[in-house]
Amino acid sequence: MARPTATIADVAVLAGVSRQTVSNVLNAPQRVTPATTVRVQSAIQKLEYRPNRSARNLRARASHTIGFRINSPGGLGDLLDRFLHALANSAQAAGYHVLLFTSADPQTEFATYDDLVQTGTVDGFVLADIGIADPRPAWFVRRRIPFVCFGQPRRNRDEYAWVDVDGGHGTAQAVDSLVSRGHRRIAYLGWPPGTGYGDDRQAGWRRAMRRHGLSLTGMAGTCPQDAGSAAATARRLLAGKTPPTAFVCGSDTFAIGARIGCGADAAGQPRATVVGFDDSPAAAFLTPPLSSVRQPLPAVADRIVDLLVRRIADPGARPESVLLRPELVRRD
Amino acid sequence: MARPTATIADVAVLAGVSRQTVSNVLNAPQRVTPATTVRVQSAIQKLEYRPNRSARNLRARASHTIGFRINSPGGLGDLLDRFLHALANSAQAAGYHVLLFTSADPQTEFATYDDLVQTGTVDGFVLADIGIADPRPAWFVRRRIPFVCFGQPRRNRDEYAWVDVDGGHGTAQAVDSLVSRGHRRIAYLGWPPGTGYGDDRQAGWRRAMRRHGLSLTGMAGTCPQDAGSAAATARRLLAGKTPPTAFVCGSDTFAIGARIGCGADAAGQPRATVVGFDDSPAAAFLTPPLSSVRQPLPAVADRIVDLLVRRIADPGARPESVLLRPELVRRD
DNA sequence: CCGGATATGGTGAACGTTCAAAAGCGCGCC
DNA sequence: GGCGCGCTTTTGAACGTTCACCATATCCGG
Repeated sequence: MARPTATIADVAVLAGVSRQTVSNVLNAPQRVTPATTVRVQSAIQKLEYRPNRSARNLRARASHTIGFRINSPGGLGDLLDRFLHALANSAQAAGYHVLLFTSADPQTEFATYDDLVQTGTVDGFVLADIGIADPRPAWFVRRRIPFVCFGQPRRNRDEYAWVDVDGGHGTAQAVDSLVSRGHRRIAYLGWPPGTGYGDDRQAGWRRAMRRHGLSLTGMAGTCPQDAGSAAATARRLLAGKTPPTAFVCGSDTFAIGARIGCGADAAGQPRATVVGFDDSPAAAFLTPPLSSVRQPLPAVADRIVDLLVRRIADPGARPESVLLRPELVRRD
Repeated sequence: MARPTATIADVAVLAGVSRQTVSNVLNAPQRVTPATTVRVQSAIQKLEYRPNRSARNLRARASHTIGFRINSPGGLGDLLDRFLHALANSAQAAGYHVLLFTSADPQTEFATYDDLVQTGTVDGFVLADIGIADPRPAWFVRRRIPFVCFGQPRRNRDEYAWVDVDGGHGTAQAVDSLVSRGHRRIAYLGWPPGTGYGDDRQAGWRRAMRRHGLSLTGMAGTCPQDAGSAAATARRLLAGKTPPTAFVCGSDTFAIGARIGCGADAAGQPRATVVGFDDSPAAAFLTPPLSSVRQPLPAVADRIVDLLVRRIADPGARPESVLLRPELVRRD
């Protein structure tokens, strides 16, 4: 209300105690008598006191802020906003905030990271879109800057802290589910080799197919991740000698393309069953709705924040990692 | 490199000047002799000095940070990540940063805004997803908290600062373009009335159709924004007496649905021309690629940051607004 | 050669918080 | 009764920066 904000000193005067006692009520309640706590709390309420974050950060030499770089067409696709939501949420629960930043060209990218740390703007970073030979993890370790990756680095993974979702487990689940519904010719539609996460998803499909004793020939299709290419690739597979009756897809974008590619029969039903990955909002809204493998983003974000906060507290500790399992959302 | 960060005092000693002079070199260069500036600059370089943001914020009583609330399935859809990228970019150029936050339930929403301001965590907010009767703008004005809306409020719009894109101009452009290519039966596919922005887009289509003397009967279709519903609605319009030969859509999601709904002829070409809105990455990748109305997000973000920074500097000033024009990206 | 304006740099304090240390106090033990 | 111990509270300082003000040097007209 544009009223001059109350400071801790104002609260102290009103409650008849010292600044430090007010501080203790907020940060170390067990050191303060219940009676005092009550008086201080009521003074806080009356003055609508809220501790100043800059002052706290200055004294504590910590920003309580996590940096996340957002670049224009990120590989996370439509997962990004849901991930950011989950991340902001988990961070807040841990007393942190998420700060967005960009870096124009790759040359300035590392300078930007450095800057944010050295100005005390952030305490650490969450790295997403980890490429197959991403230079960032090694650089961060060298600089002793706390970070956690969303997605496992593909080199020296046990030297970094990361949280990932077991994509192979998700596609394997999808295969199992399709097999239980009688499908035998189950195709995979996803990225060409080299993305890491895409390779995992394809490997999970392959593993499950082998486990069920099913043939892989003519069943694997890869293409860029867009609905048009996916539709074309699906059509190509369907034109083969033993056309698939179902598609397990690397993402919902591939899945939507597969739906388009396989077309509809006289009753308007798609000619093949499609299972997507990521459970984007679109999946539930398609007709018929799309089964999809859901990444547990809230849990992912929780673990990322947890690991990152621990690394900030003790940057020398051995980095930990977490592999979470996705869950198939059946809609049929 | 985990080296104890240099402070302004270290720089001052090395350059043989006072703290204040170093500060002046950074914040008011015209008050310092070129010779001194050089010495100070080289000391800054040698020590890799970067001013501490918390200290600066504390002294300046400003966080140089803009708050943006990210909620799970936001109405911005796949525009969100591109908007956030543009916003973070523009903010950085103005010496600000973007801070993400969430608020679980509507009850705590306003408390969260208050908290962020009173703790000095943010200096102002960017509000997106402005609903038709959104309570937030009025509340912010009452609290004298600086904010700028992305999207114009539908009530008392000249009492608030906002930046919007003229959706009606975009759909009118789309109609003009289709007419010039010989289309006469041009349908609109978008949201049911009541969203504000959706109404604008439909109104633009209607205006342009009238201007060209074209009939609107059987040409307007509205449904929830998902590919499935959009496909069904497109099919319904195509089954009418005078089926449309083209669709102008409220978003790319509607457009993808329309593409699915109108199917393909023997040559694999879609049976109707579709124009989307938002120019999401998917538009360019569809086959054939989708023409789409592109919102000038970098310009939008620039103007939002500009307006917001000005409001932060002078919260009492009369709020300004900007209406930008979108641009049709033709892909045919 | 003086008075006053201007340019440049320096000094102490302040922003609001928490840390480190010490002071006050009640209590039990020898 | 003195002493030490533990619990609660206070005190002074510090985090790193910029503001407000003052000091000194320079310059120019009269």
